[in-house]
Amino acid sequence: MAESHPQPGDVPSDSTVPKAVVARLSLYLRELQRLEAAGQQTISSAQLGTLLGFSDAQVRKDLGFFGQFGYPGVGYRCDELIRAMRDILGTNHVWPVVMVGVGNLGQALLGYRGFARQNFRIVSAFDCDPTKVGGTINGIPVRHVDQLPDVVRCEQIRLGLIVVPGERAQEVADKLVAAGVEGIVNFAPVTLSLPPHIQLVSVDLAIELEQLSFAVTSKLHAAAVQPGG
Amino acid sequence: MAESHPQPGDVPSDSTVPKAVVARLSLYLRELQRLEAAGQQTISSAQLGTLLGFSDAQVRKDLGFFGQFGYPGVGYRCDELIRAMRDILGTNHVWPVVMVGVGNLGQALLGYRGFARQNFRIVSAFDCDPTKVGGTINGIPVRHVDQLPDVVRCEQIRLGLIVVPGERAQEVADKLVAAGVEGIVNFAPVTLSLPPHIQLVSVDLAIELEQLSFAVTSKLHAAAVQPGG
DNA sequence: CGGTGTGAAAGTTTTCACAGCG
DNA sequence: CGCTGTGAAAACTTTCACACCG
Repeated sequence: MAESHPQPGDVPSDSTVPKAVVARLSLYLRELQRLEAAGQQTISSAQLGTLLGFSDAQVRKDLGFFGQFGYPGVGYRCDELIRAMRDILGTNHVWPVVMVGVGNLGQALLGYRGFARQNFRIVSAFDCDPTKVGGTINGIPVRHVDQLPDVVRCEQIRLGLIVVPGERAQEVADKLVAAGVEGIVNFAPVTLSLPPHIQLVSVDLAIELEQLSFAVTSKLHAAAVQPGG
Repeated sequence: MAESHPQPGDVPSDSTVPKAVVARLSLYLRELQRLEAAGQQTISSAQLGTLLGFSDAQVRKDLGFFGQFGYPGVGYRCDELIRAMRDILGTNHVWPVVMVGVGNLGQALLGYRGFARQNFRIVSAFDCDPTKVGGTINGIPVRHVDQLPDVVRCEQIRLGLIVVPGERAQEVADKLVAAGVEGIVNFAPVTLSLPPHIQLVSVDLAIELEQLSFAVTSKLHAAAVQPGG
């Protein structure tokens, strides 16, 4: 590429960026990837906003937290913006990830293509069940949980997925933290208690339905193209 | 029970309740259920808040949106509050749910116990694949998508889960809406465009990891007992 | 006392509106 | 022109602080 106006790589990371902004960043990236794949070269904040159900101002403000990426009168170049978003989110390089718990859900996640698409690779799964340990699922080895610390250290793993039943989630979380993991996605329906330097994202499948139940019950006719859940 | 101070059943549903409040309601309920199972009779806003990483004031304000549930000097009675939360969220009765897409993830969700625990029952799954149609997974019948409208109507289904690849998610969403579903949980990594009266919750597994990637990269040492992610 | 319920204050996020630029 | 980037205003959420209750 010849020109590159918007100087990326300065990712502030100092001034406190609201969580909601980062959540939308992922949605912008997802949409941009689709647009680029569809052959679109540039996009305006208004177009991108409309696609996702946000205002043009919000799109610009969100991007403004991280730098200047647009061209007045033109909009944003998809390829540049994608690259910038990935730099900001940290997904321009591959993240090796570990997964603990190889039940129904765990096995399904081992086969999920979406992770690789965003540059995440599950390098090893862990369980206690002797009938599972030693095997391979979708090319991913299943090891005994006792080997977790070794693998995390050797492979320099920073992110982990907890996919065990609720009763064992806290103990698994403690093991991940002890092994040196810095961020956890928890699929178990329990509140985890973690040291403050560990990042946590929780996904409770029943709670997602519960939120719908409320919305549908108290028929608050709202929403629309509404994204991001 | 003899006495019941907090008069439930008035669920305002008129005054606009912030989404964030409803999200926390589900966390309160989850925690209360655990506490009750552990034999705890009452709990204060401060205790409940501490368990979830919120302030006592926030817990009280959140509950205040829906009525008065507490006893000054005592706190809240777990059993009463659980019942009230369920009334508010609409999960004191069973919700029949349909699921479209019986791939890896879909099959895993058909086996997920957590749904039933919060009163959701997947009554039927749907797919196009003739090798899957006609079968049963975990006691749940797998039918052809063409039968979706009939089942939704006969069983009075109001909620649906989309668990198909991104390319087919929009068409499936349209079918669910046409069949009369009012709320959708979308697991496909695409933005759905829906009529404004349809409620949508989206879960993008790769995005959850992306959010962690950002948090860990820009080491914003924050979080704590942090819940709900 | 110990704890709720709730106005008022503080803080945060979104929207507005417009200068400036290619 | 069309569209970005951004201060200032508006809207919303959280925290504070305290009256009141058993």
